[in-house]
Amino acid sequence: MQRQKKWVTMGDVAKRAGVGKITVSRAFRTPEKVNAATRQKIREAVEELGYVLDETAGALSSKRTRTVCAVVSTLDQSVFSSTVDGLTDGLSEHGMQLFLGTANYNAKTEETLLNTFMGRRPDAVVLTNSLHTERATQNLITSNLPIFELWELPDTPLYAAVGFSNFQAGKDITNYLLAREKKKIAFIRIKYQDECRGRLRMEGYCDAIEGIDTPRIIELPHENGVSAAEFGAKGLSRIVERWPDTDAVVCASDPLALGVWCEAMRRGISIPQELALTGFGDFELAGASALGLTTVHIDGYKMGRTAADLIHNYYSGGTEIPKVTNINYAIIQRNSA
Amino acid sequence: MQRQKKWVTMGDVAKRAGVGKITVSRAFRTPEKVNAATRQKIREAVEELGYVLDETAGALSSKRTRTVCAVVSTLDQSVFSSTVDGLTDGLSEHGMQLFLGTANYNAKTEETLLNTFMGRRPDAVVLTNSLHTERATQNLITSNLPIFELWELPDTPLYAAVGFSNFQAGKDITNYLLAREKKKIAFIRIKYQDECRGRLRMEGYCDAIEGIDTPRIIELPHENGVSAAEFGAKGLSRIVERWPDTDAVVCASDPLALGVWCEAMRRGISIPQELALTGFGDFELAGASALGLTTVHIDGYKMGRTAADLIHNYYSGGTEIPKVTNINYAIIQRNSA
DNA sequence: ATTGACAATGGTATCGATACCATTTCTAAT
DNA sequence: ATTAGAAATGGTATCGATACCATTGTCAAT
Repeated sequence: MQRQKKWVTMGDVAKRAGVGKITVSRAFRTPEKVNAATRQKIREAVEELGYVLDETAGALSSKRTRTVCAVVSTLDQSVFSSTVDGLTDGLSEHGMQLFLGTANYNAKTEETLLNTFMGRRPDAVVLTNSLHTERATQNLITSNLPIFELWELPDTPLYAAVGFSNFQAGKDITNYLLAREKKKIAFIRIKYQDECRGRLRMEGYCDAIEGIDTPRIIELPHENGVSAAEFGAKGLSRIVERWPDTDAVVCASDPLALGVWCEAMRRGISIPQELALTGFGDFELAGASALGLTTVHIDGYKMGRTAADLIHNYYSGGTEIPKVTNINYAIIQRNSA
Repeated sequence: MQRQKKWVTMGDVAKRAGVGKITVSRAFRTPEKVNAATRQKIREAVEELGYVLDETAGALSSKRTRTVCAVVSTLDQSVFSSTVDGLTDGLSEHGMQLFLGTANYNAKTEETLLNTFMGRRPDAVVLTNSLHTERATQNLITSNLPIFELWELPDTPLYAAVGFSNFQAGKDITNYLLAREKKKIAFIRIKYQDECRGRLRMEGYCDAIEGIDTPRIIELPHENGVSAAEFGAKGLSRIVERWPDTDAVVCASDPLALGVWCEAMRRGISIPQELALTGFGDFELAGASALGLTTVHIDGYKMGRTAADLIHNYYSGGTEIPKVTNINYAIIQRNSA
């Protein structure tokens, strides 16, 4: 090897402090098991040498990397960014770090990514993609790791899920409109390749209007480079053509709703008088005064943090990890509906 | 140790394939140095045993973790999310993984985070925060790692920078308005704790209007829980009060501009006739038809990818790493100015 | 036939920490 | 005074890969 003395090692610290290596290790990992005076000596030695514990080596011997791998579809303009914030914040409080990878709404890419991630020997895996390949699922199960699925509540989670029912939320927001005397409600969503949450929200919508009206659904396949807002505008145009008497539109996401709102303005359709409009997600701009979008608020940050806490609990033992953790959502009433 | 046989090891693969461990290692790392037939045998053994190379152990012996640590202020609603996408995409192509941490616009938090990150012995560090504590800077330098600063072009980068001149961009967008006969131009920005890019854009604005008009600057200190759009609305109100003859507003970010736009609508100020408006960043919604925000387009994804490529080059040797990589920006003309 | 160059492969020591077990000290109970 | 038990600490083997050096085999050049 290149056997270069580059980093200060735990042995150096031990020698300096006049104690054994193991005591130094304990001073880091389980300080309460080390005498206060010894701890002080070690602290000084660490300070003087500028030592930073090598997690890389610790991982090998302890078989715990204090590492979590997370897969998100994409981060840019995505609802998952706050979830990742929650994850990193929560994990770092417990001395753990996050490996992040993006799968771009593609189950095959996710499979490859997960395989790479297994080489990092993480202590847990966090998934925000909803659909996995058969093989990825199999590998995840045999890895015997705690797997956390976020942003949904599958019937049979791989290990545990932290999220909410997209079906119920879609149903609730539709019922909200029905309760406000809307009779002709349409639904718009973007179809991503390997994603099913928009579909679940749609099914909730269908369930709510069952027996009241036939579904008015616009599904637009995702295209790279086309913004959700553009899809929203296109969606409203289609609705106006096909079902001119529509009096409300449920969107599967806020950016979609913004697009609908813009197109409505362009066409001189007043919101909420002529057309009620709802979004999904409560992203930052939904509350902007001129827009005032009525939407479903989802606490993405909390989902990330909760997952981080569950991972910590899993390893600090004791508590049982719930198979399903339901994160509440709330309908935020603003001006658009 | 708990000496549990949990994972298949390289030795197992070697035995199965009837070769030495090192040959297996080479089959992974430098396949071209292994005979095709041998490689095939190894591939089969890997397949049969479901082996995944343990990067954890490899890191210890090779002193290369194939890991990069990135610090962002925050991800949620942030311009950095696309940069992180670019980083993860670019790195994974070279078999590297990204550790992500958030510093929340706080230099002290960043220092702590960086210290933790050093324990992971990364091969490189990526920073998107602009200001660092004295001590963090010192630690970064003594670490002797390649440090990549993104989203700006400091005069003396710690190691290398990938970004653009916020000063020049602020100046350019202001000149754009001046060229369109705007005479009374105001500037709005949010002041974050340890952030200076908004200030640089502001200085560019000042430079452009120097000798033409006295600066009309609204700086609003960041508060948690208050959206940029709200700040924008507040900012326009202040401007209208203090300088009623203002005919254009330059915003340091797009969400701010959206807030201004909303407030202008509320007050019945027509855009762009009575008031021209520009943003910064070209986020997804800027192009939405009803908004049509004239703004400065920044390619955040490209910055991340470029950094990833530079990191790879740094280790695959040969090419010199440029101290500064300038990523072009462009003014996107839409309806608002 | 011999040599040299190069490709392919393997043996062994090692990276820097922690698990496991052993040992020493110290306090409190008998 | 003696002993049990807890608290504090250390020695040694080990985690699973790779660096370094050595060895073997192959083929063209002499």
